[in-house]
Amino acid sequence: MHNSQVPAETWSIAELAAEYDVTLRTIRFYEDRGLLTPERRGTTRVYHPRDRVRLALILRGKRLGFSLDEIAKIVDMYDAEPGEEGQLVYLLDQITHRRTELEQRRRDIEETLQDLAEVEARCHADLNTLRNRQAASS
Amino acid sequence: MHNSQVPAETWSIAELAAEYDVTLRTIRFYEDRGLLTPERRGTTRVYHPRDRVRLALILRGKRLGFSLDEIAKIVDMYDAEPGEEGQLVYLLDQITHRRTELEQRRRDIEETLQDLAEVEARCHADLNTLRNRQAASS
DNA sequence: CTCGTGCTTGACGCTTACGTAAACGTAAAG
DNA sequence: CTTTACGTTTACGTAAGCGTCAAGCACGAG
Repeated sequence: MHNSQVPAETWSIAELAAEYDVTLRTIRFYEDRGLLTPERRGTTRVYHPRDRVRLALILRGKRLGFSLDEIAKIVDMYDAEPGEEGQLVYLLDQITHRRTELEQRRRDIEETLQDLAEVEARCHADLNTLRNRQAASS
Repeated sequence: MHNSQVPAETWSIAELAAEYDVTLRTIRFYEDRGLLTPERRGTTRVYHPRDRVRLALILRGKRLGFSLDEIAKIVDMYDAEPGEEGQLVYLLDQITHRRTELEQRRRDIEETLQDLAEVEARCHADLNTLRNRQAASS
């Protein structure tokens, strides 16, 4: 296996914050809530690729409107150890649950996009009416 | 036009609450925030079809993770009066903005669903491994 | 008249997800 | 040595989105 030359990159808290456009406070807060567990070098936090991935997942979860508690459950599913059968079945159950939620959200989005398209069409129509009137009165 | 026989249905706060599975407090809160403006008969709130539609839109917005302030802007777009050109242009701009957001969310959902599918596959694989081992040791 | 039912308005409380100092440590640069 | 940059913890503040009483009106049934 050729993983001898991967640099095992790490990041400072400020680097991660800049990359994902969040504040240091936010990142520390996620750690408080158990979502991130950076290494400590002395007192300083050192972030590994795993933390980076998790942060990305957290932010995506946030965009989707999940609470941090929900996100915690979801993110922990990603690096769950195989474990025993009960755990796996529970995990599959959670997955089904999340999928149902996401599909509902997707439907909501489709509907909203359609609604927006209608409002937009109305706007354009109104604009045309207005401009035609202006042209007629000039 | 044959709108002579539509009963112009109305609802009480409790009816709306039951229908959409929210509390009375929630509905009143939305009114406080200017999202709903029911008629008053004496002191009692009377909800018209328009309010019903708005409540549905609000709840959909909530499922999508928008804040009430954002939802207010969106919902108000629906029954905006034609108005002047500046207003219309602003509205179109807002629509573009919301659409961009929603499309980002849709991408997030697609990605998450794919990720979940992968985790699920891993789960099933692990379960099979486990069960094969059990079968072998029996 | 009284009771229950449904409505009303405050008003305080709580959780979430951070913002915002305050006060301090460390290490390199001028 | 002092400044500057970057990090740390502790702790109070806040906006959002309600929950949860408390206290009171209105109205039909008994």
